[in-house]
Amino acid sequence: MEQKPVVACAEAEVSLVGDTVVREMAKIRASTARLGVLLRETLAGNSTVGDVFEELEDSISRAFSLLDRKLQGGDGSPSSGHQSSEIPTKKRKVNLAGDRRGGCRRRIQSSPLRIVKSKTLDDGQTWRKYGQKEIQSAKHPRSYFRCTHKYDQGCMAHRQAQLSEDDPTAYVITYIGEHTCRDPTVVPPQMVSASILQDACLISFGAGGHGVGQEASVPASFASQKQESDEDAASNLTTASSSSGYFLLPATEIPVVTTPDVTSGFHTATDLHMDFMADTYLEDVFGFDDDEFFR
DNA sequence: GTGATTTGACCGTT
DNA sequence: AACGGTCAAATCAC
Repeated sequence: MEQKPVVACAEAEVSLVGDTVVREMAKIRASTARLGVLLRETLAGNSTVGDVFEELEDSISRAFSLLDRKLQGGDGSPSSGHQSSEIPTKKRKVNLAGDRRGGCRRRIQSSPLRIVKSKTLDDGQTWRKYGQKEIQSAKHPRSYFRCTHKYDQGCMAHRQAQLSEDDPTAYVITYIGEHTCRDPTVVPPQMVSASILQDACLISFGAGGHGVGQEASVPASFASQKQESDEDAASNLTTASSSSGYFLLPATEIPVVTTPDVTSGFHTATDLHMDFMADTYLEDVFGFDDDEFFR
């Protein structure tokens, strides 16, 4: 509508970028703190871990201070202080009027997210398809799935599946969120023998915790059983830690795993075949070519 | 009959 | 305004 002076636009843009950076930094710090708590719990007594995390947290704090000073020196705009992880920026209007149809809650990238390339949609989980959509820049439609246990166990895991552009015989599956459900038929994690683990592929679910000491929260069902959980079994379940860790997948159908935190070094998978990572993800997220990266 | 899938519409975000 | 994610009625499959 109204024409803004160029300078004002540029300043606004800088401010916006700064705000975004601060927000992302806040997320990083919060996640780091959570991870630190988890690690300290599970690796109690290991002072090295604690030291490393203190270093990490210190670095983040210093970065925050520098960024804040920089921004305030600039336009002084950032209303976001250090505790800006819950910035109420542009809080979306919530439709309280009852009709939730089509309520779009576009995912904020804070959810753990993994991209997997697989020949099959069957990953051992029980999914319920709730939508399909033609995507503008893609040849193939995208299918939307939620965990079958969304309502009975409140599991918020989702996935999106789309035929690969490169290889139309394979699906590019994006896993969003973590399974907090537990299929009553699943053998408790402690019962999984080492030999089974050797034949399985672990897919790490990012943000919540990278599976270091997360054995108690091995999640969800890898048994491919089409059943909604019955109440008895569900009531016997301990509340699954929301920071759960892994899917176990049959070795015969090891999908391609792509993970955003390739530098974390936390992969515990027996043998991730990183050479067939979904190239698009690396390009999109990191802006580099995986061919270069994995050379 | 019950649960899963399909599909058009809705609506928040960009 | 376009796009993408979700809802929910209609339909299908067992």
